[in-house]
Amino acid sequence: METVKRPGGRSARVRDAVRQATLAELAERGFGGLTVENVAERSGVHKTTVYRRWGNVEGLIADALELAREEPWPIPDTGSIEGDLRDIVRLVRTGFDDPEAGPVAAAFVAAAMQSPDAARSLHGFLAARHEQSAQVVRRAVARGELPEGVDAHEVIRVAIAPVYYRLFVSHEPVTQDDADRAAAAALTAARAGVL
Amino acid sequence: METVKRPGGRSARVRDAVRQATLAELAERGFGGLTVENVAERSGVHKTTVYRRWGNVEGLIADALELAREEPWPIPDTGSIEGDLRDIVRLVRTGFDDPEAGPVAAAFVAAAMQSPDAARSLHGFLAARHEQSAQVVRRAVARGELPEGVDAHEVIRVAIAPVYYRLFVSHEPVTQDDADRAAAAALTAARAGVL
DNA sequence: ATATAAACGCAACTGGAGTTGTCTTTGGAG
DNA sequence: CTCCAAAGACAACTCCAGTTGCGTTTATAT
Repeated sequence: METVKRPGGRSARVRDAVRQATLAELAERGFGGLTVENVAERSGVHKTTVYRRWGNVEGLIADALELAREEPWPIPDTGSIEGDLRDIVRLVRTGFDDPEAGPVAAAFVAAAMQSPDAARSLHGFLAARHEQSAQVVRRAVARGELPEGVDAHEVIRVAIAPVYYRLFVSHEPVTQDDADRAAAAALTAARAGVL
Repeated sequence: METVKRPGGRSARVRDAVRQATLAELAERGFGGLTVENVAERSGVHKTTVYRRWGNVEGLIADALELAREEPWPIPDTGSIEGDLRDIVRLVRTGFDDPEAGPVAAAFVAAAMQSPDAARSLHGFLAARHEQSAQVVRRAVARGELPEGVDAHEVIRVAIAPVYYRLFVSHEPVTQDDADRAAAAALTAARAGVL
């Protein structure tokens, strides 16, 4: 007999409540202020239960990231690689700028810096995002806008990296112009066959 | 009378001991494992003293960053902007790869994500580094290798950003080829007048 | 409908980070 | 040399994140 668990009852409700509470706490206090105890209280689930199922703060983060991974990501299709790339980088910028989703996204990045588990989760999450975004580059190659051998993932990386750098490393403000410039730089390099 | 404090005595020794201990702890346990208590014990300074002078872990980080800021940074001068840029990006990569200095540097980045104080310190630190690195670009302009209106700081940023992105956001391995490619992409964009 | 094992709730406990009041040391001015 | 204010050492305390043992609920298989 296959002891397949089908979580449709109490466990599922607990899981959802904790996930929601984690996201809410993350939005309010950021990663540094995330506590198992606070998540437990907010979710209405007893803290020992949270400790047993999620272990610690890192577990909560990893689980929340898995949830976020399933949300669809609007890939732009403006007709030109120039517009598509620009929109992707803008989307990254505004995503972190958003007063609601921004802190949560930033918390994920912060968490990944201190927890190998969270780092793996974020890596997987971004790999999925990159794979979707890379499609934009492949379309451009098909249209003849970019040379054949271009590394789609690398183009995306080079385009968005300066935005992340300003946000999380140098801690400078990021304008839309900054985002557009980064997209343009990546595009130029891609066209020249450097990427 | 100018009540100028000249810290050449006990206070200075305490300060140095704490700074050293902070760096050592950071190297061993990273930012997440940094504790005022551990720093106090390792330095031989009583923990109440550390708490009163540095306040908390963030204060220790900010102070250590100020110390690191004074260390000189070897600006390459290969004769061409291509070589200079490449060496700068390689230097960033190897800096975080170094088993001794790497964890400390990574800890600074992690700390800046959770503490506005540390963020300011890191911002200042990197601003100084960037200003030095930008010289390489200005030399290139003087030699006619790059167009006049190029934004020196932006060239540096675009060049090193992909390395930081891989290290601290997507958590992918970073090869020397990756570093060289990022430098080449930034250079191409700069030559084309995009940066 | 009922049995049962997993999941959850609960209260009490543990340990360590951070705080406070007070005493002691020390560097430097006169 | 003497004095004294600033800085440090010390011990005792508080508080909260995380743990443990055990009783209770509940989803699911039969």
